[in-house]
Amino acid sequence: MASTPDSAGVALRVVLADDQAVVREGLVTLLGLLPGVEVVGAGADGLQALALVGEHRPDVLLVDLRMPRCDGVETTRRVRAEFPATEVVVLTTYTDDDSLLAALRAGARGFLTKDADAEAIARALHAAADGQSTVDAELQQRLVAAATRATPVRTKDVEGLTSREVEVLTLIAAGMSNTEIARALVVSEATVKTHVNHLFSKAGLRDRAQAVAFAYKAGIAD
Amino acid sequence: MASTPDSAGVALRVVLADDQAVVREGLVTLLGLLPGVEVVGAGADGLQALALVGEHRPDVLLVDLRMPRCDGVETTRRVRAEFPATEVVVLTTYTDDDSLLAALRAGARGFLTKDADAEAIARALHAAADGQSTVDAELQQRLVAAATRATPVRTKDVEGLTSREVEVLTLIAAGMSNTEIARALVVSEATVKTHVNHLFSKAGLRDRAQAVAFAYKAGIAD
DNA sequence: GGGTGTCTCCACCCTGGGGTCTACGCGCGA
DNA sequence: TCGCGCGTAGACCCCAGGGTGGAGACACCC
Repeated sequence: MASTPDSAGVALRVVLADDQAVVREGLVTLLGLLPGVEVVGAGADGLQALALVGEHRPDVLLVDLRMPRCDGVETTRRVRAEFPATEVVVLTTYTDDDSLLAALRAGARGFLTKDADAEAIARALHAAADGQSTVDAELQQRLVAAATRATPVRTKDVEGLTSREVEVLTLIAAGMSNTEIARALVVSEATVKTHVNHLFSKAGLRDRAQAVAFAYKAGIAD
Repeated sequence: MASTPDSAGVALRVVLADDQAVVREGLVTLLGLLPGVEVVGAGADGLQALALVGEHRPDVLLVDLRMPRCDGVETTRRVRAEFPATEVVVLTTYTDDDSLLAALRAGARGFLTKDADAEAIARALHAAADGQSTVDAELQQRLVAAATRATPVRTKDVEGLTSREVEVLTLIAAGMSNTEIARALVVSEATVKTHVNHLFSKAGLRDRAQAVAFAYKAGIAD
């Protein structure tokens, strides 16, 4: 430990971006009062933020989501691409699921709502610089819920099918005809039909349409 | 701000649980040295942890995932259910996706790997008590990836299809035959075939197998 | 050696599905 | 008023796909 800039006593260098002057100035003051944080720049939109990051190479960029000229998500993406040493923490009033996910996918290390206090913000900034991601608990719950939906027990329905049958099934799920599958597997069409019939009876399927649905549910296609 | 116990100068009361004595003692020492953190109890398994939480009502429980008698996930679930005022932060060496998701679903507010330093742990503890969730950045990325998979841009591929066609498509994706669809929609089979042909040509599909795949990708079936 | 399972292949049958065309009633906007 | 899109419907053709039965080759295990 004690290897990070902040823990060594050197202040965390932060650039912030928010289009509302009041909020921006408020943040500058607020963060400036905190030990361990040094605000080295503040911009009013995404492009300004990018320029400031390029100029100061801060440890963290604290950015609002809604901004004119290049929004928070886009800014995040660009900063992560062009200045990977700078972590990004998003601060926003709007907490709809889309922007949350979009920002995190763009590479944001934190996602705070504007009711966070100075301490919480400071913590998130330090965490980001230190390889941790801090997200408002409620939003994190939504994220977990979304991720949970995406984890459909996967496979093991396929239990009982031979490897060849599974192979055929995936090709069926890809929308291929028997002739195409035969060509792809370099076997005769008769063979493919045999496999198809076998897997149908094993899995209780009636036709390839049901097979495709089965494959998707089993998670062997997507 | 300054409304949380920690910010008021009062130390964050923490109970920790880890079955490995070395790690446990190490953590007690480590956390004890930190200002703002007071370790009020340490247990070797889930049941001990539960008892200690019941006795001390700490702000945060720092718990290992792998433990004899009631593992980390189960402990988390019970603590959240019985002592909702106590937040839970999970600390683990194993970072497979399943346990991550399981722990967060059980109500954990943080998820740290054991290579986290004292500072990072302290930050996560304070964040948890303050309504923030702190997750190791790499793990957070996996979580986001999982959540993203669950959000398949939805619709807009379906653009161009009439409502009736979409309706037919979903039934096809459910594995129904034309006759079944006709019965379900109370129309003649000829009508169904017409809709089917229309949607095939509109969406560039060759047969119902491809249609099923299309439906899944478009997110109108699952 | 015999049994069992998988992969391979063939022949035959037959139905459902896909392609095309035509047609009618309805609602809606030009 | 006319045209257009949509939902409805029927007729026709044709073939890919699904069902059945049989069979040879190879591998594995008892």
